Amino acid sequence: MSITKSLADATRVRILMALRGGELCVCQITELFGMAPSTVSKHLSILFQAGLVQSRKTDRWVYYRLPGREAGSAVRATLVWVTKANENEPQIFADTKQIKKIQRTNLSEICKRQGKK
Amino acid sequence: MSITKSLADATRVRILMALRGGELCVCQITELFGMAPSTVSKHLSILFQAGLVQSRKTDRWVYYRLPGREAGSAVRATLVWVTKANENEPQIFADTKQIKKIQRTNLSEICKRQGKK
DNA sequence: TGCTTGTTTCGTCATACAGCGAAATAACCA
DNA sequence: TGGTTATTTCGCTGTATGACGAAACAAGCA
Repeated sequence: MSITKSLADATRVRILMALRGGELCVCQITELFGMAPSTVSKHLSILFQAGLVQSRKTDRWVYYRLPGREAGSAVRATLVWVTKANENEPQIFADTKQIKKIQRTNLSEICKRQGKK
Repeated sequence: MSITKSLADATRVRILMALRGGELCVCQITELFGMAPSTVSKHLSILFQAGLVQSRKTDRWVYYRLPGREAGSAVRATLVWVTKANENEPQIFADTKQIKKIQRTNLSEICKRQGKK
């Protein structure tokens, strides 16, 4: 039942919902939530272990995304359900809006912002 | 996101799966899990608040059941998914078997057994 | 090669929560 | 009405886990 456990935390659900619009790098997600990078990284690793996200590394950035057809049926069903169950949450709407803003900003700039804290 | 949280605990998932076969009273579920009645009651109240179970009171027993068509689509989708995601778990098979045994036993007898502990 | 930078791992702390037993509540029964 | 019984509420304890900062770890860049 590791899948259900990985959905227990609201932040992790928000991450999954955020990735609907396409892959995001760790620093973008960090920016979105205003959390410490280490915290976001931890959440991502939990989702990864459950098979709910995949990742790729390019240059210095690690991008996370939702799995595609290659995912098992349990994972796919989970993602469909999570989406349905949360797509009308106000928090998710707000996130979606914020993501668009973040995506218009240069990646390096976002990451620098976090180093300063 | 109270629905996802209510699925975080394995016992609560087991309860939902147990109720597939029809309503059960609190003492039957307590018997199934070998837990304290207060613990089971707490779990049921969490599921109830999330809308994932309904209840009725008859004589001195409170019966819990899965909601029917009157449930919202979020709840229905959740139950469909939970069932699919767990129906092959060994623990669930064992529970199902045990439930049948419990249902053959007189209700009062089950409850008395717990008072003695 | 060293230096910078994005991410992850590790250690720590505070909070959340599952579990229990005891007491309170509710509803039947004598 | 008082007693019994099923369930719930309350208070408590131990464990799990989310959050952070510091340090470790890549991986480009000077």
